[in-house]
This record gives sequence, C-alpha cells and structure tokens, in this order.
Amino acid sequence: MALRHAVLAALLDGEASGYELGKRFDRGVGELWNARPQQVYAELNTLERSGLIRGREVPQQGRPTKRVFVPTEAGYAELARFAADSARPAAHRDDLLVKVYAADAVDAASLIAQLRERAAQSRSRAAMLDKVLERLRDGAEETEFLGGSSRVGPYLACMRGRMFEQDTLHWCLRAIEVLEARG
Amino acid sequence: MALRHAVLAALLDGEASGYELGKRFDRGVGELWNARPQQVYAELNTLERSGLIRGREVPQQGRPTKRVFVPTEAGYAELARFAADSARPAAHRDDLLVKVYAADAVDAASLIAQLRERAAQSRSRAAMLDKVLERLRDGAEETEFLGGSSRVGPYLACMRGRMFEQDTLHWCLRAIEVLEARG
DNA sequence: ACTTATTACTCAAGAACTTGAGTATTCATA
DNA sequence: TATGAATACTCAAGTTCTTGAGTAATAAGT
Repeated sequence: MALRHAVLAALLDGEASGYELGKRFDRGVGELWNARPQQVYAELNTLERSGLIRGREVPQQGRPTKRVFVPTEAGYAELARFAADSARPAAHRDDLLVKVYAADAVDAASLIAQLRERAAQSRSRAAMLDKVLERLRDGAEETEFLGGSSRVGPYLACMRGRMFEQDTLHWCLRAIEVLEARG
Repeated sequence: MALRHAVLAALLDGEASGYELGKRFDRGVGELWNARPQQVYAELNTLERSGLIRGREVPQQGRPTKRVFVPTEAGYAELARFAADSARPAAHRDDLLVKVYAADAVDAASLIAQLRERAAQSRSRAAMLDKVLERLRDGAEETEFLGGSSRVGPYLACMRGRMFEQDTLHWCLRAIEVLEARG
C-alpha cells in the first residue's frame, strides 16, 4: 500500500507506459510520490497481475514498442477503498534538513552550496508546476476552474506541490542568509 | 544512510535514550525524519556497534533503567562527512495527497473528513513548533538569535517544519472548500 | 562504421522501513 | 489487589524502496 495507489491515481489521467510514469514520478508527480523507474515498472507488473490495471502493447514509429496501462473496474474500486480508509501519516525525509539541523557541527560552506542548489531546484520546479497548473486551468480563472471542473484532484495536488516548492525556496534563502552572516 | 544520520544529528542536542528519541521522532523532530520507535532502537544499536555513539545506563527513581547515548568523535566525523557529500532528493510521500489527486474518482465526504483531521493536526503541530522555537530563542528576537547563537541548526530546521505545517493547513482548508462547493 | 543518446524495460541483491507481538518495571486508580 | 497506563526496550517477519547492472531498439551525430 504505497507507490501502488499513487500509480493507480496517476493512471486516472489516461493510459500511460512505465517509462512515462517513471518520468512523471521523478518530476511533475514527484510532488505526489517519488520513485525510481524500476519500482514503477515493478508496481505496474504487480498491479496487472492483481487485475487492478490492464496493459496493451503500442508499437511506435521510430521507437521501441511500449506497454500502456489503464485501471480496471477492480482498480477503481481499490482506489476508492484506499481513499476511504485511514491515511498513514506523511513521511518527511530530507537529507538536507538533517544536515541543516546539524549545521553547528559541520562545514558551513558545503551546506550553503547545497542550499543554493536546492533553492535553484525549487525555483525551477515551482515554475514547472505553474505551467502544469496553467495547462490544467486551460484558460479559465482558478476560482472558476475549481468551481466547475470535473478534474480538480490533480489541480489541488499540484497546488500543494507548488506551495511546497515556494516554501522550500524561501527557507533555503533564509538559511543561506543566516549561515553566511556567521562567516 | 538514512535515519542513521538523523539520529546522530538529534544527539547533538545532548544525550538521549531510545525512548526519548522515539517520541521526538514521532512528534517534534518528526519534521526532521519520522520513524517508529523500533527502528530508532535498532539504529541506536547499530550506531553503537559501529562506534559512532556511546551509551551508558542511567538508573531512575520510579522508572525502569534507561540507556542514553552521545556521539563519539567518530560520530561527529561521520556527521561531517555525511553533511559534505551530495544529498539525496527529498522523499515526498503522503497518502492524503494521493487521495486528493484521485478526488474526482473517490468518495468526497470521507476525503473532506480526512482533510479536516489533517488540518487539525497541522494546526496543533504548528502551535507546538512555535513553542519549540520560542524556547530555542529564549527571550531573544529571531533576527538577533539567528545572528548570534551557536545553535542555529535546530532553529532553522524547526522553522522549516513550522512553515510546512502552516502551508499544509492552508492547503487543507482550500481543498475542503473546493470539494464542499462541488456538493 | 562507430559512438552516444533516448526510449523502453528487466533482474537481483540488499538496505530501509513497517507491523505485530512480546518482555519487564513502576505508578496510579479503582 | 487487580487493572490499566506509561516508561523502556527487543525480536522476527514481511513489505517497500534503492542500487547497480543489464538487454534491446531506434535516431543522431562524427
């Protein structure tokens, strides 16, 4: 009960291959649940064997054949069941935060460099998520879109990701400022 | 390389027993890295066997004897090494976010109930972190404290946690609003 | 013709984490 | 004086995730 449901939820947006999902889980939907491609492929196979998704081969022009998947009825039912029972608490796991916690006992220069790198990542992820949100809104105003659309789930989830990246950016900048002021 | 360094970093604040860390990792420092008590105990034993921390028994009045740990020189060195090499990307893993992503395909009432619960949790965690921050500042102004103190690491890390909880709260309230407006 | 990059996916070993059950001590409360 | 709650910790089994090394097909540059 883990990546499994994230994959199932991602497939609500339409059929996708392991490769496509692998990229999404490293990027856009990485806000949702991050995973290595290998694990995504493994989960797809497990889900298919359990009858929760169904795959079909799609030959492509100029590329290897891929296998794309859609949830089955059982898959939708499983997702509904999952959504209804109690959620595990969110997992916060970030090496950088641990390093900052130990800031007073470790090399500041390297820490600052890593905070700068993270700040840059957060800035670009925030920008990417802005584009994703814009594409989802498809011209409409946010309030209007959220009132009327039938696909608010991905929008709300991306909003959360966007907020998170914005926050991370602010925090990194503040931490850099503090650490630099100490010499 | 995981909970290991979070435990090591947590021990910078002074000696602690597995039980004490277990509580911290479920609550205050849970922002830093969450873990079950069993895993914390296991890590403490591994760290001790590796010579990165040293434990001693502390008999207590009216309670079972506990074992408290402090980092050794090797432990400090390991933490420095860890802080210097490249961080893994942060892990985002939250069942509730997956459920919201699937909002359009699952029962809204249960989702709203779970969002309310999470909102309440975030509100109380934010309040708790405010107290922790206040205690760390110990009367000083934030700017003053961050400029002068020798223990900014935990402060910066708790700040991040505080921001995260605040954000989570806002997001939950917004998501509830949107989902309720759809009936 | 050769290398490199991208797409597309698999296998296997091991590390990290969760779950569930259990031990033992002391204090409070009924 | 039994019962429950909190402290303090262990063991074992299982799941989940990471790491590293592959295979194979096509395209694009050198």
